[in-house]
Amino acid sequence: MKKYIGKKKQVYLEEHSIANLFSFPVEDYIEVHEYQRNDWIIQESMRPDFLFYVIEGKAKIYITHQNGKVSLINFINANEYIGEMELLHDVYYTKGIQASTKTICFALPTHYYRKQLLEDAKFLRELTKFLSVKATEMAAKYTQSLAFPLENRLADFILQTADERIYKERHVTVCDYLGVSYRHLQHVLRQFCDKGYLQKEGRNYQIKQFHSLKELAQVLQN
Amino acid sequence: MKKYIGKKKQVYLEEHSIANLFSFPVEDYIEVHEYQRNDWIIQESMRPDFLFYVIEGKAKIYITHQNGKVSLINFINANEYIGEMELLHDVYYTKGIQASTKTICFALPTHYYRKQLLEDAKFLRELTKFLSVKATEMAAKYTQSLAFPLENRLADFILQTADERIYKERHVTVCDYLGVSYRHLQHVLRQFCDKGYLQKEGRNYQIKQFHSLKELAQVLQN
DNA sequence: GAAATAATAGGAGATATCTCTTATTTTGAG
DNA sequence: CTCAAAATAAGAGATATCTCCTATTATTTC
Repeated sequence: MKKYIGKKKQVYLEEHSIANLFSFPVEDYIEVHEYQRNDWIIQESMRPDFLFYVIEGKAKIYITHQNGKVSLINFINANEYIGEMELLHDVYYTKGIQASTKTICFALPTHYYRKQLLEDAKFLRELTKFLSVKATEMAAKYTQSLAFPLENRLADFILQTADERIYKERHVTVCDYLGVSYRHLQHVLRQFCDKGYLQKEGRNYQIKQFHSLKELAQVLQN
Repeated sequence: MKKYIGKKKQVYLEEHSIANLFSFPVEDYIEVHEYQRNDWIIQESMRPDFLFYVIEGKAKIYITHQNGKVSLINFINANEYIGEMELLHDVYYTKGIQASTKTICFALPTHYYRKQLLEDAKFLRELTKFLSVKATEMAAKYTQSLAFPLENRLADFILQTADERIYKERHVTVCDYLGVSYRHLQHVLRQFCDKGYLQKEGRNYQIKQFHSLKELAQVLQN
């Protein structure tokens, strides 16, 4: 992790206005952190000392279960919070957060700002919206995972993540995210290829029948 | 649904202080609603006109999927909100909320109070905590459902809901909640009986080997 | 209180998904 | 650039879970 100081810090503070996040000044103790791909922003079960707000990049929330299985709970993108659970709750099992690209965050030392943050309607309103979206997304993912086989959920995921009709997520990440075994993911991807929905190109897959995938994905939605 | 008026309403307002929920007066337009078991407090896809706060009782959040499967997303208990998603978001797919016992709620017409509520730090702070707990719970349920078979999740559910060592939830509710088929739920319950963990008594089950269930349930936790 | 509806019970067979294993290819650290 | 570690690929067999079906027993409704 790198901590930006001096001019570089100033540039980030100026270019990413935090005036719409908080209604009190945080310049005194705010920090700007940069994490490299695969760095751990927060380690599992280690309570963080900061509330983070992601400016650039993308990260992953992981939890390790007692049976050794690892779940990728969700992705975190720019303009989202990290460490808000610990800010709100004295007792909380901290999940692991790993940068999946270079990630730059504002970091507010909760020691200094916790009290003020919890009094600030502007901050709380944004956080409330953020959390309500998260809760809704998790509920959707939960019920979808129980109501539909991988075929449907994978089709949805492929359409969401494909770039220019090319799907190129790593299988290991996807099976943690969709909660299935590596072997099964391979099996369903193979089916998609056999049916002509996808065409394998080295490590990537090209979408050949968009509408077929769309049809599979659509049944998830309301 | 019954709307309490006059003295009855006053009694509820006095006995369940809302002074710790809002920092502005809501007496003018607040209502007190009573729902009977199985009444729909909110119907799926019908945007509600109120923000509810449950005073007494218990309700269930349902969503119906396109394939006809119904998921019981979660239970709602006393001192929890209903309709907060619609308060926060203009666009939201409204889930169905059904009373599972007689349920009494405060009902704030959002038409009158929305603006003020979204400015009120006291309200927002409580709602933020509520939502963060919900998001965490949903994430836990989601990852557990993917990482563990029904055996473990059912053991946990039995221990959580059993009263005096007697488990008496309705199977239809439980399979919507745990996201498995009725048939499979029966199958695993039968296994628990065969192994001597439970003993069937009419419709109910008596817990015979607490520690065995505990062992199965414990692997879910962190 | 009888008829309709919902819940429980369980057989039989299908399928979605997992575990274990072995081999090859790619990536990352030094 | 090299070697170890991680990711990919895929066979084979096990098991968790589902669908469909048919009875029987509660519960609700008129």
